Amino acid sequence: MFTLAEENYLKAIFHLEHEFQGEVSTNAIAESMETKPSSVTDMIQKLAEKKLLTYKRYKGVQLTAEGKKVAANVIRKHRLWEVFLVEKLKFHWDQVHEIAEQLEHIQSEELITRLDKFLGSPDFDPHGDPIPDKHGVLKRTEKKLLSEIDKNQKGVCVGVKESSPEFLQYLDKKKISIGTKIRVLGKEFFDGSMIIQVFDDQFFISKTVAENIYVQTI
Amino acid sequence: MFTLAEENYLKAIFHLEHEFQGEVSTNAIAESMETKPSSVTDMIQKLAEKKLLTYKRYKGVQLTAEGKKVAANVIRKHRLWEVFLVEKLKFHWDQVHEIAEQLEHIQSEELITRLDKFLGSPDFDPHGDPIPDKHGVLKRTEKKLLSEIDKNQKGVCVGVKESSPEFLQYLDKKKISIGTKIRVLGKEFFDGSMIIQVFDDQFFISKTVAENIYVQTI
DNA sequence: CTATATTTTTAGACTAGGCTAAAAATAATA
DNA sequence: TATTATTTTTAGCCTAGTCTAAAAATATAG
Ligand SMILES: [Mn+2]
Ligand SMILES: [Mn+2]
Ligand SMILES: [Mn+2]
Ligand SMILES: [Mn+2]
Repeated sequence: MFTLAEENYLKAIFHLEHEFQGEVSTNAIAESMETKPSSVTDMIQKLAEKKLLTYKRYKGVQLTAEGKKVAANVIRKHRLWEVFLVEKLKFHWDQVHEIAEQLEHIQSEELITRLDKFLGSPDFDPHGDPIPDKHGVLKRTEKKLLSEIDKNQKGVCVGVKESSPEFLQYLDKKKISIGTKIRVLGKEFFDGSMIIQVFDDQFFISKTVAENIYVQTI
Repeated sequence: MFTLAEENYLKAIFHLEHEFQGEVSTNAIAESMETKPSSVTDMIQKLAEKKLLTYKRYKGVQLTAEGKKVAANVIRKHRLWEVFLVEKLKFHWDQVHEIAEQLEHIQSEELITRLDKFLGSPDFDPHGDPIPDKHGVLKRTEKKLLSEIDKNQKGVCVGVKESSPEFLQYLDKKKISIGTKIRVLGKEFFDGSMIIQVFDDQFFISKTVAENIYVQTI
């Protein structure tokens, strides 16, 4: 149906539309895909031809309903495969993204239907990101960044914003994973750093770390 | 490491080297890959550059040790994925080939190691074809075509030569699958057709069918 | 409201992997 | 052996997707 490159562009634009509201710029796409703006212009013109997004020269792009559906389906496949890799093949959560990046492009409706069933129709991937349903609908959950939590409040980790191997390995070292309870013991206002408690350990984390952990307050 | 196209060529040549002994011709490759001879010439020149096969103009090609290893690994991945699709996702054996054709190109050593373990290190795929080990070694089993079996002998189905959906669905209708016992009740010499018994049913099969079922005599 | 900086697009080139049509080599036949 | 048929290669063209360099549009600043 769509090429690997087309699917990757649609997915990137979908994510950018959520990150910043509204139109997405050529440069933003180029940066997020580690490609050149001129390549992006070429591709978005092709995608506009195919009615997957709307495009006016020098103004950004916006996915059409069809474009959103295609993008959400790629994301659905990516996240389902990540669940498979972690739950069934016992990969660690910092190892699965690159492989899912390939698996997300396998073309077969039936395969995804069966994979989803095999996995017990999971709602979230191993990093806490929601898995779109087969119609491309993403359920939004109320979650906050750990950095937004006040002193003496408690939250349970429900996801991560960053999911690079480096960051995930850092979290492992600190025994933080999805479901882990975190209590904020102290907060420095001038740099946003925190002292937190995880199980019986108390330690310091930087603002950068706190801004990449999603929690639900409890 | 290698592109999708390169992997497909190596796989096709590997299969052709086994089917006919010795060098493989440009036309044979073109036919088996449903492409044009001129395209094949281009690609085999590239593969020769990369030392994956030896090539002398107008004489055919022959895979090098390296080329064989790459090809066998693609076949290993193809067949392991087919086992996954049938054993875990409950696909039918006539539905898996096309999907495995895509999955075989996913690049990750670790993935295949884990998939193999997850599946219990199977020796054969759902069509009875042997799965090469991680070094690319294929164990040969002694098997005959049903067409080579004499009247009144019995064999157990251990594989199929053809594995098109059409043929596999025909076998289903006749209740023949891997492990099924087949007794040859009669054989016509002028056209090679047979009367066989499968469970309690006795019926006619053409030479074409008999030439595409592998059995071990019992 | 100009002048400069930034963003975006265009123009032209490249690689991978195809194709067709024609030429060259090899094989088959008279 | 000479001629014809088949196989294989070459030459040239195409599309997808990328790039660099230059031009054009938009945004920012004095
Ligand atoms: Mn991922
Ligand atoms: Mn991708
Ligand atoms: Mn197959
Ligand atoms: Mn393939």
